[in-house]
Amino acid sequence: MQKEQLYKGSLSTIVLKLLNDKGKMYGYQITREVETITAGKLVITEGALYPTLHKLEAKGLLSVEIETVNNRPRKYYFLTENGKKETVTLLNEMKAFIRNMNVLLNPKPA
Amino acid sequence: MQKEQLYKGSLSTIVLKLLNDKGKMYGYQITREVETITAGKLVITEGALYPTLHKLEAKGLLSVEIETVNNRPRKYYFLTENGKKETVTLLNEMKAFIRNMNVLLNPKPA
DNA sequence: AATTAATACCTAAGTATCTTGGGTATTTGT
DNA sequence: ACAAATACCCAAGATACTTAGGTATTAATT
Repeated sequence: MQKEQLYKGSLSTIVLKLLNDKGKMYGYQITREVETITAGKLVITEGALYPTLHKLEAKGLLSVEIETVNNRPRKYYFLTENGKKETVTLLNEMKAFIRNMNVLLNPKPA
Repeated sequence: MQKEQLYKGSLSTIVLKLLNDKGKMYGYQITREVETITAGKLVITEGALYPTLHKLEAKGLLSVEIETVNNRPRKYYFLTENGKKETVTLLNEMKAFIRNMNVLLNPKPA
């Protein structure tokens, strides 16, 4: 996804949250959207994204709907009920991670 | 380090920042300190920590000083000059990561 | 006195997630 | 005509961890 190792483990959270907000998206669109939102600071590689989408689908968190636009197939992904629940869980874990990092990296002046 | 994949890539940053603040620490002490600071929410496993310390030493970011306390050897680690520089870099990367996550996960209501 | 927990170090095999570097095919812009 | 953008995909390798051990001393518990 990026040079930095930090982003490892955050891709699923990002994808699920985007789908949660947008309703449905296709892979290529997700890469564009993330790049736009973060002003190019975060670039999701397709080598990371597609396997992740397939994994989330296999886990029953996403469903697929194929549409053909301009003679090219698009695979739209959207959250299942379990996917919605998992999104909440992962967002809470991310918040907890950030809280813990703030505690560790900005210790209160005792 | 933890169940969650999120923490991958953050261990070096945590270790360097702790050493930056405390001056010198030994491995076991680091595991205790992190557990204390985070109120048990983050537990660093030794299987993760020791290889990381050795890696940081091999990269010239840490130096070692062995002391014997209660007949048991302690390996105190402390930052080299390069280690201090790298600490600044990694802390900035962590801040950038958190900023990007906030942008992605809390999009401003357009 | 014997056992367990705590202190203090370590490694190796396995797993997960990513990067890198490809591949296919159509459409749009130069 | 060619390059860039759109749109999907996979496989090999790298990295960072988890899990599950191992050694040895000291302190606490039964």
